[in-house]
Amino acid sequence: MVNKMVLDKREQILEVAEELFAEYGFEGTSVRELAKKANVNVAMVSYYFGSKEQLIKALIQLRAGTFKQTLEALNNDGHSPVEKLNLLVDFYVERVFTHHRFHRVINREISLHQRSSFNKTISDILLKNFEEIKKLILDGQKKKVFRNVDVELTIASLIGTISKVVQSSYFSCRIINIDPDKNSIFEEEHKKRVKKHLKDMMQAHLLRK
Amino acid sequence: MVNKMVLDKREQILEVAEELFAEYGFEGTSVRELAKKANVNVAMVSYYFGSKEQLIKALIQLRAGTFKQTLEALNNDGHSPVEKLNLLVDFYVERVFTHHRFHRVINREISLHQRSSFNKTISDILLKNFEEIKKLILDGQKKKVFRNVDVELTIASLIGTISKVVQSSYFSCRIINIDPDKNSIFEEEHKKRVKKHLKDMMQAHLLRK
DNA sequence: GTTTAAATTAAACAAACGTTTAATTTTGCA
DNA sequence: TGCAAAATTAAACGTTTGTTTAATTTAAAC
Repeated sequence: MVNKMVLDKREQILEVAEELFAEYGFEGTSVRELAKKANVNVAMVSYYFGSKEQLIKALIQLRAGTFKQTLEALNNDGHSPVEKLNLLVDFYVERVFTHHRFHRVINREISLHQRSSFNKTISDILLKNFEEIKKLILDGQKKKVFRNVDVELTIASLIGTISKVVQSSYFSCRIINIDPDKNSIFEEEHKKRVKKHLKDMMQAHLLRK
Repeated sequence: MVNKMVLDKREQILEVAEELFAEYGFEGTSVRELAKKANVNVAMVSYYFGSKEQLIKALIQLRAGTFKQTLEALNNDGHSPVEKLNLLVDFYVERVFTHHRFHRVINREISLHQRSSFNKTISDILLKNFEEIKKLILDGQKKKVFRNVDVELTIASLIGTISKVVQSSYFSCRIINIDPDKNSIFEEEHKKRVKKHLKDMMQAHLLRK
């Protein structure tokens, strides 16, 4: 039987890497414990990816792919600016919640060693998403539906809010008053709550009075 | 002559630690390069702080101190909710921009190894700030000045926006279209811009129409 | 069934890690 | 000046790090 449980060793390594990098950081994760948890010999990491550094780059390439297309499709739809904004929030929250481990990894890595090639690689990916969202807001402004707000920082608020919630589930649980031992911040209930808040705030901020 | 340039070795270590932890992360910074940059023997870190782990804890204790008092003072002032909100934004942005290295460190560390004592220590500090801001908004709601918004997530948006801007100065520079090689995201001009955006958005979000 | 390449392994590699030791220098005080 | 405590040093400690090696097993093709 072929199902999701049956992963080849390369995929197995990538999956465990995402989990451990999210939990302990890139530097904080040793290739040995990674291999152990993936039920794989230590040498397999070098064999498949070349090095630990290239492993995380492969992970980023893998996850960053689908994102931009969906955003582009959104901009080409026939929806109104407000509808697009709501769809954007739904999509973005959905995406980050589903891949919260990955987003924790890149949010951490982008804050490291400022002008390394690594930082630039991630920045490039994030910037493409950023530009698509920017188009959406500028279009709404052009149509006189949205106010003349600070577009760049408005996007920073949108992204920043979701990042904050996902950043530390322990901290987020304590913020919204749920028991970190019993509940997860990633449950459907809280996802809806984040969507509602962002739509609410973004509309209050963007729509003309 | 006694001035800021004359630091004893303990202070020197703390200062360099903040710089390197912000740039390369806690795990990514070796005690040896830290000592070298601080013009200090390697053994001095153990001598003054006991261990690398206790060094970063000392750094957190040092920087986290003054923050809560200022927030408390804000809540006890005779200002209106809107005035308090504006003062809060000014103070918070000022604070994070001034200590952007430190904030990068804790924002990264809190996203690591979920339920370690370390994560809980930082969460406790951040939660105290959080509760003070919550009081401010709840007070505004009680006085019927503020709308019935999602208080917790509104604070997440406030904090998340600033964190995003400070997180990676390279990424932020590219977002707001300035040259990362010539300009810094931490200049007065951009600080003002962030303050303006946050006041604008928070008022649009919180005030009754 | 034999052959060839790919996959997998245990072992070893040098380098870097955080920390400790034991000796030496500096400092403050009587 | 003399003495005890504090500060500072170079060297070494045992681990752990990421990576490589060379041998072995597995799989696929002929």
